[in-house]
Amino acid sequence: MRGFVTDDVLAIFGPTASGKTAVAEAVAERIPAEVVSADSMQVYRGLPILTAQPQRPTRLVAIWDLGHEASVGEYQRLAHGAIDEILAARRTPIVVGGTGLYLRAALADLELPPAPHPGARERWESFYEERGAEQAHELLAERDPEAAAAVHPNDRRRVVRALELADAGASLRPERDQLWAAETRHPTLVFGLDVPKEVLDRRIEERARAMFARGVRAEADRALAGAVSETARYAHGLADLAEQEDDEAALDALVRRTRRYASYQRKWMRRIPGLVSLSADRPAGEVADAILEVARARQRLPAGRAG
RNA sequence: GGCGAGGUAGCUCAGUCGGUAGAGCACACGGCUGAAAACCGUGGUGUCGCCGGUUCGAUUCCGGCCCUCGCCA
Repeated sequence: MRGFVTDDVLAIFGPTASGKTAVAEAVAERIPAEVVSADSMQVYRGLPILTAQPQRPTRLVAIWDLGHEASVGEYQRLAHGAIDEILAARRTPIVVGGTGLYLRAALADLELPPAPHPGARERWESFYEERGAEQAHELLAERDPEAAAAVHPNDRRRVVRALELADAGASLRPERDQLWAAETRHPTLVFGLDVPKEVLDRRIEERARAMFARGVRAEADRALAGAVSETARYAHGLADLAEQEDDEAALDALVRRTRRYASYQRKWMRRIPGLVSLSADRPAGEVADAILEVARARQRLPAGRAG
């Protein structure tokens, strides 16, 4: 169709501070598009500075109160809805995120098993607590051998989750492994923003300092005065700000956590199927142009999928 | 300058009654399916401050030197 550069879904992944947001916005300036966030912390309201939320309107940003328990399942439904809506409006969805699992959930159909029954999690957690890791894992091996084989006894969360599911007649192990499969719900191009480690380390520190200058401390104080869910409490730096009165100490902890997270995100970059790696150590506009060049080239190919 | 304490992994430190060393954090790698900025697994990455002495063998004992911290001048 004339005017449309691509019918594909575009996705942008990369470590924190690699410039994802700026690149996505630059792409959105060049073609009719809307940005969808795939970030497990930007979904929250109340921590715009700490979670580096984008300034421009972005789907699935600031949609939940801090007291809300997040889940990939709930996110996935919303993400699929948003992407389909944007496509129906003949615009290009640009899915941008740092949370690998959320990005995959947005793009693919993970067929996530059901949420735990009320009380089931507490019950299995106390079972794990009282009987110990080995016994819990043995029970799981009886009820769901496949799940047991995939989960280490010490991985309390997964053993508990697997027991919940076995109890409910479901399984932690899906029949179809979609997590690492190339299959997506729509034809999709995934780009990974690559920035040299030293550059990224520097940017992370600069950004953390800027957060303090912009008032993260006050933001965190306000947030902690209210309800904070089990999932939201893990926002990087939130606990550090609560524990460290000294800004330098809190900053130090935040920088360390963020750097560790960046290397975790690099791991996802290596594994996301079909990811096209692009150097992002240059102005966002140039990266956006490079993305659109790949998208245009792909658009000229016959309708066949693959990636 | 004198006295005292200390120099061991990227950091904070433990240890070796003489047989070339290990914890936490950090880091690296791997896993992951309604908690993912979470969670789990594996890995020690090292001129044991420098020079010399004793010894089959010194990070360890002895001597000297350098550096850091504290107290006193």
